[in-house]
Amino acid sequence: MKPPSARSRRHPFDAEQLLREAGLKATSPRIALLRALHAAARPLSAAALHASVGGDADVVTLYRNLEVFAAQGLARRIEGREGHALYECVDDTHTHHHHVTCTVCGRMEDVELCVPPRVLEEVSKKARFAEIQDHVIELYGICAACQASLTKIRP
Amino acid sequence: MKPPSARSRRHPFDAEQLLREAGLKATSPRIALLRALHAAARPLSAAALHASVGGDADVVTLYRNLEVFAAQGLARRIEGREGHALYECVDDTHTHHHHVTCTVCGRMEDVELCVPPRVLEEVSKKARFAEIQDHVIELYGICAACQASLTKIRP
DNA sequence: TTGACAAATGCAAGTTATTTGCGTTTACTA
DNA sequence: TAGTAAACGCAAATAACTTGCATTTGTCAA
Repeated sequence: MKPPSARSRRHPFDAEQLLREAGLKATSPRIALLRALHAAARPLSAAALHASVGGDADVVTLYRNLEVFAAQGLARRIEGREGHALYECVDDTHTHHHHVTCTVCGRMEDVELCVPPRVLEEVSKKARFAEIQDHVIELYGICAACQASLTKIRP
Repeated sequence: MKPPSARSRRHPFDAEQLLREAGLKATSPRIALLRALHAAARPLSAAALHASVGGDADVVTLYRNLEVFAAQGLARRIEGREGHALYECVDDTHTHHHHVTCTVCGRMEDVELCVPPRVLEEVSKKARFAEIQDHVIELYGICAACQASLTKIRP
Protein backbone atom coordinates (compact mmCIF):
# COMPACT_ATOMS: atom_id res chain seq x y z
CA MET A 1 0.00 0.00 0.00
CA LYS A 2 2.72 2.41 1.01
CA PRO A 3 5.53 3.57 -1.27
CA PRO A 4 9.00 2.42 -0.15
CA SER A 5 10.32 4.56 2.69
CA ALA A 6 12.40 7.58 1.76
CA ARG A 7 14.70 6.37 4.48
CA SER A 8 15.81 3.23 2.63
CA ARG A 9 19.57 3.43 2.51
CA ARG A 10 22.19 2.50 0.00
CA HIS A 11 25.01 2.43 2.53
CA PRO A 12 24.59 1.02 6.00
CA PHE A 13 24.18 3.81 8.52
CA ASP A 14 27.41 4.15 10.46
CA ALA A 15 26.61 5.83 13.74
CA GLU A 16 30.11 5.47 15.15
CA GLN A 17 31.69 7.24 12.24
CA LEU A 18 29.13 10.04 12.29
CA LEU A 19 29.86 10.57 15.96
CA ARG A 20 33.61 10.70 15.46
CA GLU A 21 33.23 13.03 12.52
CA ALA A 22 31.33 15.32 14.84
CA GLY A 23 34.21 15.16 17.32
CA LEU A 24 32.31 13.07 19.83
CA LYS A 25 33.28 9.88 21.58
CA ALA A 26 31.44 6.93 20.12
CA THR A 27 29.98 5.47 23.27
CA SER A 28 27.29 2.85 23.27
CA PRO A 29 24.53 5.11 24.61
CA ARG A 30 25.32 7.55 21.83
CA ILE A 31 25.39 4.93 19.14
CA ALA A 32 22.07 3.54 20.29
CA LEU A 33 20.53 7.01 20.45
CA LEU A 34 21.77 8.06 17.04
CA ARG A 35 20.47 4.83 15.53
CA ALA A 36 17.10 5.31 17.18
CA LEU A 37 16.89 8.85 15.86
CA HIS A 38 17.89 7.72 12.41
CA ALA A 39 15.43 4.87 12.36
CA ALA A 40 12.53 7.03 13.49
CA ALA A 41 10.13 8.12 10.83
CA ARG A 42 9.04 11.12 12.88
CA PRO A 43 10.29 13.35 15.66
CA LEU A 44 10.33 11.52 18.98
CA SER A 45 10.09 12.66 22.58
CA ALA A 46 12.86 11.98 25.07
CA ALA A 47 10.61 9.39 26.70
CA ALA A 48 9.98 7.62 23.41
CA LEU A 49 13.68 7.63 22.64
CA HIS A 50 14.46 6.25 26.03
CA ALA A 51 12.02 3.43 25.48
CA SER A 52 13.48 2.89 22.06
CA VAL A 53 17.09 2.54 23.22
CA GLY A 54 15.98 0.25 26.04
CA GLY A 55 18.68 -0.38 28.59
CA ASP A 56 21.32 1.25 26.44
CA ALA A 57 21.17 4.60 28.16
CA ASP A 58 20.05 6.29 31.31
CA VAL A 59 17.51 9.06 30.81
CA VAL A 60 20.02 11.59 32.05
CA THR A 61 22.61 10.48 29.54
CA LEU A 62 19.96 10.64 26.89
CA TYR A 63 19.08 14.22 27.66
CA ARG A 64 22.71 15.20 27.78
CA ASN A 65 23.35 13.57 24.45
CA LEU A 66 20.34 15.08 22.80
CA GLU A 67 21.72 18.44 23.77
CA VAL A 68 25.15 17.53 22.43
CA PHE A 69 23.70 16.19 19.21
CA ALA A 70 21.70 19.34 18.70
CA ALA A 71 24.79 21.46 19.28
CA GLN A 72 26.75 19.40 16.76
CA GLY A 73 23.98 19.44 14.19
CA LEU A 74 23.34 15.70 14.41
CA ALA A 75 19.81 16.23 15.68
CA ARG A 76 17.24 18.94 15.83
CA ARG A 77 15.01 19.84 18.73
CA ILE A 78 11.50 21.02 18.11
CA GLU A 79 8.96 22.17 20.66
CA GLY A 80 5.89 19.98 20.59
CA ARG A 81 2.49 21.31 21.57
CA GLU A 82 2.13 19.09 24.59
CA GLY A 83 4.80 20.83 26.61
CA HIS A 84 7.70 18.55 25.85
CA ALA A 85 10.40 18.67 23.23
CA LEU A 86 10.71 16.35 20.25
CA TYR A 87 13.92 15.38 18.53
CA GLU A 88 14.67 14.31 15.02
CA CYS A 89 17.70 13.22 13.06
CA VAL A 90 19.58 15.60 10.81
CA ASP A 91 21.51 13.91 8.02
CA ASP A 92 21.66 13.59 4.23
CA THR A 93 18.32 11.86 4.10
CA HIS A 94 16.73 14.28 6.58
CA THR A 95 17.37 17.76 5.34
CA HIS A 96 15.69 21.01 6.34
CA HIS A 97 11.93 20.68 6.46
CA HIS A 98 8.89 21.46 8.60
CA HIS A 99 5.86 19.60 9.95
CA VAL A 100 2.10 19.21 9.87
CA THR A 101 0.64 17.69 13.00
CA CYS A 102 -2.78 16.15 13.38
CA THR A 103 -4.41 17.72 16.42
CA VAL A 104 -6.54 14.61 16.94
CA CYS A 105 -4.13 11.68 16.75
CA GLY A 106 -0.84 13.57 17.00
CA ARG A 107 0.59 12.13 13.80
CA MET A 108 3.28 14.30 12.22
CA GLU A 109 4.20 14.53 8.55
CA ASP A 110 7.10 16.34 7.00
CA VAL A 111 6.24 19.16 4.67
CA GLU A 112 8.40 20.93 2.16
CA LEU A 113 7.18 24.48 2.42
CA CYS A 114 9.70 27.03 3.64
CA VAL A 115 10.23 30.74 4.14
CA PRO A 116 11.71 32.24 0.98
CA PRO A 117 15.10 33.95 1.48
CA ARG A 118 13.84 37.30 0.33
CA VAL A 119 11.13 37.24 2.97
CA LEU A 120 13.76 36.54 5.60
CA GLU A 121 15.75 39.51 4.38
CA GLU A 122 12.74 41.73 4.47
CA VAL A 123 11.90 40.64 8.00
CA SER A 124 15.42 41.19 9.27
CA LYS A 125 15.35 44.66 7.83
CA LYS A 126 11.95 45.56 9.26
CA ALA A 127 12.53 44.06 12.68
CA ARG A 128 16.09 45.42 12.86
CA PHE A 129 17.65 42.03 13.19
CA ALA A 130 21.26 41.67 12.10
CA GLU A 131 20.71 38.13 11.02
CA ILE A 132 18.00 35.45 10.88
CA GLN A 133 19.70 32.18 11.67
CA ASP A 134 16.93 29.71 11.97
CA HIS A 135 13.22 29.22 11.74
CA VAL A 136 10.48 26.79 12.52
CA ILE A 137 7.12 26.33 10.86
CA GLU A 138 4.54 24.06 12.41
CA LEU A 139 1.18 23.43 10.79
CA TYR A 140 -1.74 21.93 12.67
CA GLY A 141 -4.84 20.33 11.29
CA ILE A 142 -6.85 17.14 11.03
CA CYS A 143 -5.51 14.23 9.04
CA ALA A 144 -7.73 12.42 6.57
CA ALA A 145 -8.04 9.34 8.77
CA CYS A 146 -9.18 11.31 11.83
CA GLN A 147 -11.53 13.41 9.76
CA ALA A 148 -13.11 10.21 8.47
CA SER A 149 -13.70 8.79 11.95
CA LEU A 150 -14.99 12.14 13.22
CA THR A 151 -17.48 12.25 10.39
CA LYS A 152 -18.77 8.79 11.32
CA ILE A 153 -19.57 9.95 14.83
CA ARG A 154 -20.97 13.35 14.00
CA PRO A 155 -21.61 13.72 10.26
CA MET B 1 12.89 57.97 20.01
CA LYS B 2 10.22 55.31 19.55
CA PRO B 3 7.09 55.77 17.44
CA PRO B 4 3.86 55.78 19.46
CA SER B 5 2.83 52.25 20.44
CA ALA B 6 0.55 50.40 18.10
CA ARG B 7 -1.32 49.51 21.25
CA SER B 8 -2.55 53.03 21.92
CA ARG B 9 -6.31 52.78 22.12
CA ARG B 10 -9.20 54.88 21.10
CA HIS B 11 -11.67 53.13 23.35
CA PRO B 12 -10.82 52.08 26.87
CA PHE B 13 -10.19 48.34 26.99
CA ASP B 14 -13.14 46.67 28.67
CA ALA B 15 -11.94 43.37 30.05
CA GLU B 16 -15.20 42.56 31.80
CA GLN B 17 -17.22 42.87 28.67
CA LEU B 18 -14.78 40.82 26.63
CA LEU B 19 -15.02 38.08 29.21
CA ARG B 20 -18.79 38.05 29.25
CA GLU B 21 -18.90 38.09 25.47
CA ALA B 22 -16.78 34.96 25.59
CA GLY B 23 -19.28 33.38 27.96
CA LEU B 24 -16.98 33.57 30.97
CA LYS B 25 -17.60 34.89 34.43
CA ALA B 26 -15.89 38.22 34.90
CA THR B 27 -13.94 37.48 38.05
CA SER B 28 -11.20 39.71 39.32
CA PRO B 29 -8.36 37.28 38.60
CA ARG B 30 -9.60 37.05 35.02
CA ILE B 31 -9.95 40.76 34.61
CA ALA B 32 -6.46 41.34 35.92
CA LEU B 33 -5.03 38.64 33.69
CA LEU B 34 -6.76 39.84 30.57
CA ARG B 35 -5.58 43.38 31.26
CA ALA B 36 -2.03 42.19 31.78
CA LEU B 37 -2.12 40.27 28.53
CA HIS B 38 -3.57 43.23 26.73
CA ALA B 39 -1.02 45.63 28.11
CA ALA B 40 1.93 43.42 27.27
CA ALA B 41 3.92 44.39 24.25
CA ARG B 42 5.18 40.83 23.79
CA PRO B 43 4.23 37.29 24.70
CA LEU B 44 4.72 36.63 28.40
CA SER B 45 5.41 33.53 30.44
CA ALA B 46 3.04 32.36 33.14
CA ALA B 47 5.59 33.51 35.72
CA ALA B 48 5.80 36.98 34.20
CA LEU B 49 2.04 37.22 34.09
CA HIS B 50 1.78 36.13 37.67
CA ALA B 51 4.23 38.84 38.67
CA SER B 52 2.32 41.28 36.56
CA VAL B 53 -1.08 40.62 38.15
CA GLY B 54 0.47 40.74 41.60
CA GLY B 55 -1.80 39.47 44.33
CA ASP B 56 -4.77 39.38 42.00
CA ALA B 57 -4.50 35.70 41.22
CA ASP B 58 -3.04 32.50 42.42
CA VAL B 59 -0.67 30.79 39.98
CA VAL B 60 -3.05 27.88 39.68
CA THR B 61 -5.93 30.14 38.78
CA LEU B 62 -3.69 31.83 36.30
CA TYR B 63 -2.83 28.61 34.53
CA ARG B 64 -6.45 27.55 34.50
CA ASN B 65 -7.50 30.85 33.03
CA LEU B 66 -4.78 30.89 30.42
CA GLU B 67 -6.13 27.58 29.26
CA VAL B 68 -9.67 28.88 29.24
CA PHE B 69 -8.66 32.04 27.42
CA ALA B 70 -6.83 30.02 24.80
CA ALA B 71 -9.88 27.82 24.33
CA GLN B 72 -12.12 30.88 23.92
CA GLY B 73 -9.73 32.62 21.57
CA LEU B 74 -8.94 35.44 23.98
CA ALA B 75 -5.28 34.44 24.17
CA ARG B 76 -2.81 32.37 22.26
CA ARG B 77 -0.25 30.01 23.65
CA ILE B 78 3.11 29.69 21.95
CA GLU B 79 5.91 27.34 22.86
CA GLY B 80 9.03 29.28 23.77
CA ARG B 81 12.46 27.81 23.23
CA GLU B 82 13.36 27.77 26.90
CA GLY B 83 10.96 25.03 27.85
CA HIS B 84 8.06 27.12 29.01
CA ALA B 85 5.02 28.43 27.24
CA LEU B 86 4.35 32.07 26.43
CA TYR B 87 0.96 33.70 26.15
CA GLU B 88 -0.25 36.66 24.20
CA CYS B 89 -3.47 38.54 23.77
CA VAL B 90 -5.73 37.99 20.80
CA ASP B 91 -7.98 40.93 19.97
CA ASP B 92 -8.65 43.54 17.30
CA THR B 93 -5.31 45.17 17.87
CA HIS B 94 -3.47 41.85 18.06
CA THR B 95 -4.39 39.92 14.97
CA HIS B 96 -2.73 36.88 13.46
CA HIS B 97 1.03 37.25 13.26
CA HIS B 98 4.30 35.49 14.01
CA HIS B 99 7.56 36.24 15.80
CA VAL B 100 11.28 36.78 15.45
CA THR B 101 13.24 36.07 18.61
CA CYS B 102 16.73 37.21 19.40
CA THR B 103 18.69 34.17 20.51
CA VAL B 104 21.00 36.37 22.58
CA CYS B 105 18.72 38.62 24.61
CA GLY B 106 15.41 36.83 24.06
CA ARG B 107 13.61 39.89 22.74
CA MET B 108 10.64 39.08 20.53
CA GLU B 109 9.24 41.14 17.70
CA ASP B 110 6.08 40.56 15.76
CA VAL B 111 6.48 39.90 12.08
CA GLU B 112 3.91 40.00 9.35
CA LEU B 113 4.99 37.14 7.13
CA CYS B 114 2.55 34.28 6.79
CA VAL B 115 1.91 31.07 4.91
CA PRO B 116 -0.04 31.85 1.74
CA PRO B 117 -3.43 30.05 1.50
CA ARG B 118 -2.50 28.23 -1.65
CA VAL B 119 0.55 26.75 0.03
CA LEU B 120 -1.68 25.50 2.84
CA GLU B 121 -3.96 23.89 0.31
CA GLU B 122 -1.10 22.25 -1.43
CA VAL B 123 0.27 20.91 1.84
CA SER B 124 -3.06 19.53 2.96
CA LYS B 125 -3.38 17.72 -0.35
CA LYS B 126 0.13 16.28 -0.28
CA ALA B 127 0.11 15.27 3.36
CA ARG B 128 -3.48 13.93 3.13
CA PHE B 129 -4.80 16.30 5.73
CA ALA B 130 -8.48 17.09 5.62
CA GLU B 131 -7.90 20.55 6.95
CA ILE B 132 -5.10 22.82 8.13
CA GLN B 133 -6.51 24.78 11.05
CA ASP B 134 -3.60 26.63 12.45
CA HIS B 135 0.08 27.30 12.07
CA VAL B 136 3.03 28.81 13.83
CA ILE B 137 6.14 30.41 12.40
CA GLU B 138 9.00 31.31 14.67
CA LEU B 139 12.13 32.98 13.37
CA TYR B 140 15.35 33.11 15.37
CA GLY B 141 18.29 35.41 14.89
CA ILE B 142 20.38 38.13 16.42
CA CYS B 143 18.91 41.56 16.92
CA ALA B 144 20.84 44.65 15.88
CA ALA B 145 21.61 45.68 19.44
CA CYS B 146 23.05 42.29 20.40
CA GLN B 147 24.99 42.09 17.18
CA ALA B 148 26.52 45.47 17.99
CA SER B 149 27.64 44.43 21.45
CA LEU B 150 28.94 41.11 20.17
CA THR B 151 31.02 42.94 17.60
CA LYS B 152 32.54 45.10 20.30
CA ILE B 153 33.78 42.04 22.16
CA ARG B 154 34.87 40.01 19.19
CA PRO B 155 35.02 42.12 16.02
C1' DT C 1 49.35 -2.88 23.55
C1' DT C 2 48.85 -0.11 27.26
C1' DG C 3 47.90 3.21 30.38
C1' DA C 4 46.82 8.00 31.44
C1' DC C 5 43.14 11.24 31.26
C1' DA C 6 39.56 13.81 29.76
C1' DA C 7 35.15 12.83 28.40
C1' DA C 8 31.02 10.41 29.21
C1' DT C 9 28.06 7.76 32.21
C1' DG C 10 24.66 6.56 35.87
C1' DC C 11 22.63 7.11 40.06
C1' DA C 12 20.41 10.27 43.49
C1' DA C 13 18.65 14.33 44.36
C1' DG C 14 17.23 18.79 42.76
C1' DT C 15 14.44 22.33 39.91
C1' DT C 16 10.94 24.29 37.17
C1' DA C 17 6.71 24.36 34.88
C1' DT C 18 2.35 22.89 35.11
C1' DT C 19 -1.70 19.94 36.96
C1' DT C 20 -5.06 17.79 40.25
C1' DG C 21 -8.03 17.34 44.34
C1' DC C 22 -11.00 19.48 47.19
C1' DG C 23 -13.28 22.45 50.32
C1' DT C 24 -14.59 27.49 50.01
C1' DT C 25 -16.03 31.67 47.69
C1' DT C 26 -18.34 34.35 44.16
C1' DA C 27 -20.62 36.06 40.01
C1' DC C 28 -24.63 35.44 37.55
C1' DT C 29 -29.76 34.11 37.19
C1' DA C 30 -34.31 33.44 38.50
C1' DT D 1 -31.63 38.27 47.13
C1' DA D 2 -31.11 33.53 47.27
C1' DG D 3 -29.47 29.29 44.87
C1' DT D 4 -26.13 27.31 42.12
C1' DA D 5 -22.71 26.27 39.00
C1' DA D 6 -18.59 28.19 38.03
C1' DA D 7 -14.27 29.89 39.63
C1' DC D 8 -10.95 30.24 43.38
C1' DG D 9 -6.97 29.21 46.40
C1' DC D 10 -4.33 26.25 48.95
C1' DA D 11 -1.68 21.94 49.29
C1' DA D 12 0.10 18.32 47.20
C1' DA D 13 1.25 15.73 42.99
C1' DT D 14 3.30 15.07 38.41
C1' DA D 15 6.16 15.70 34.26
C1' DA D 16 10.08 17.09 32.09
C1' DC D 17 14.31 18.13 32.69
C1' DT D 18 18.95 19.40 35.23
C1' DT D 19 22.85 19.14 38.49
C1' DG D 20 26.41 17.05 41.47
C1' DC D 21 29.51 13.68 42.00
C1' DA D 22 31.79 9.37 42.13
C1' DT D 23 32.76 5.74 38.60
C1' DT D 24 33.57 3.98 33.97
C1' DT D 25 35.24 4.17 29.25
C1' DG D 26 36.85 5.66 24.63
C1' DT D 27 41.07 7.71 22.67
C1' DC D 28 45.49 8.72 21.75
C1' DA D 29 50.24 8.84 22.46
C1' DA D 30 54.04 6.14 23.89
